[in-house]
Amino acid sequence: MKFSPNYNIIEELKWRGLYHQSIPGTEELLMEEMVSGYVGFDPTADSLHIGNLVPIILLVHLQRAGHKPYALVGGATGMVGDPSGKKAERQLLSIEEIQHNLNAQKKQLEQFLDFDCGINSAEVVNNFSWFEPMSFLEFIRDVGKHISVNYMMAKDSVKNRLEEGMSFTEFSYQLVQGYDFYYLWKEKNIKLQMGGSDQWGNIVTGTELIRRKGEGKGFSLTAPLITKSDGSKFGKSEGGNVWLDPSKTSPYEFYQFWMNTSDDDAERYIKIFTLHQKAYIDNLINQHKETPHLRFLQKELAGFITQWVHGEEGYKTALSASDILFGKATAASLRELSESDFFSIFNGVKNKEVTDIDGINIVEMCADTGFLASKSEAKRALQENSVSVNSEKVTEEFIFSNTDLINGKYILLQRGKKNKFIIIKN
RNA sequence: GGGGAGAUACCAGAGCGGUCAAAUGGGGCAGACUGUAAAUCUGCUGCUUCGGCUACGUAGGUUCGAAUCCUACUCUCCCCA
Repeated sequence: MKFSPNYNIIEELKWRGLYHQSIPGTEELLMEEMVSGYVGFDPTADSLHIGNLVPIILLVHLQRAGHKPYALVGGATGMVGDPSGKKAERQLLSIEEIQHNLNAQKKQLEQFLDFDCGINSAEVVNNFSWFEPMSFLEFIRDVGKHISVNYMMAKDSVKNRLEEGMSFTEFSYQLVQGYDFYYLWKEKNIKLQMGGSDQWGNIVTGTELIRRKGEGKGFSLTAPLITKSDGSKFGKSEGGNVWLDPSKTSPYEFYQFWMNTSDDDAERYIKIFTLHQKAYIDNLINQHKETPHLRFLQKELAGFITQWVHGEEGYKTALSASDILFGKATAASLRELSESDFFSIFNGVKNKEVTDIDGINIVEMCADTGFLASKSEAKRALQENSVSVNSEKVTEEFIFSNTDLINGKYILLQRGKKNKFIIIKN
């Protein structure tokens, strides 16, 4: 039976801004037959973060177009450490840590792909399974022999580190990843590797290995690095990563991260991070331009991804929390919330339990609960007139009393618009 | 192994005996304006019982007084073998 894809994936990726480059012939291949393609994930932490979303979305598009996606978790490559884009040698993780991280990531990957849809069901593979039984001698003889040091040295990931220095371990990384591609090509008929543009060098080492050792052809496709219009790094918030794991980044924080996208970025991100049709998106962008203050793009973007990652339930809580915190939130409306509503809405906002609040000064409260770093900082914040209690601005002289407790139990502290903290009396 | 340079707050980087809790820039936080946007402008950015206290790689020393001078140590970078 002749294969015909559901859509031209390369064209799709291009208009979405998800296409950077590919090996010639990749588009033709994808139009002709059902292709098995894979993306590798590094087990550096026990959760994926939003920087991993782009490679995941590449797999999603691959599957939606009718091809077969594989997610490779890097049990072996994680032990070596990818030097791409790194300024300094990486700290090695223990085998136990890698194993733990891998299992967590595997679970997360499973929610994005369809593992039960017949012939093009997704699969997860772990490169530890083929590297573990392989001996060092076997590797340098059968793999290393095909790739010259000159070739490896020419890679940006290596060149950029020649001044600083780089261990043999990280130098070998591209060979290890390259062998993955060769192995999958040979054993599972996987012809395509995808990834971020920073992976180009590693991917090409793989196609080179396939050509020299296997006398075959591997294909590749990369997505551009996601940038922010102000030049700062995408995917960080308050200096930390934005994780997919709700215990590391709550649905509320996750939703807020996307809500805070600037207009310029939102227009690009809505194409990249949602699966909406082109016409729908164009329409949304136009609407947004007419009434930018309504933040259509940010709401749709944040809503779509939050639902995808955290489900309907997580999205709803994030949404109602945001409505209350950024909407009309007056002391009165806060007090109207039932206790269970309050806690489900503020799940994810930092909090601290205290035994007594009556008669305590605002400065002490801010510092002692850890909301602000020190009394000095609390005083400064109060002088800036940036602190509010239950959505009402307060001054340095403010003293808490039991009547400030909402439902006799909790108090909402804020510094500025975006810093929130809850005090719970028990 | 030999020679040289350096280590200052979140980062970069000035200061080279008192007036230094330390210039300036970046980052961060807040205020104004707004749309939870961008840009812009403004303020803040060690702790404190508000008396002070602790801080310029570490440990000593000189001095009325040290980030600044001396000694040793640790670490980093560069050049030569």
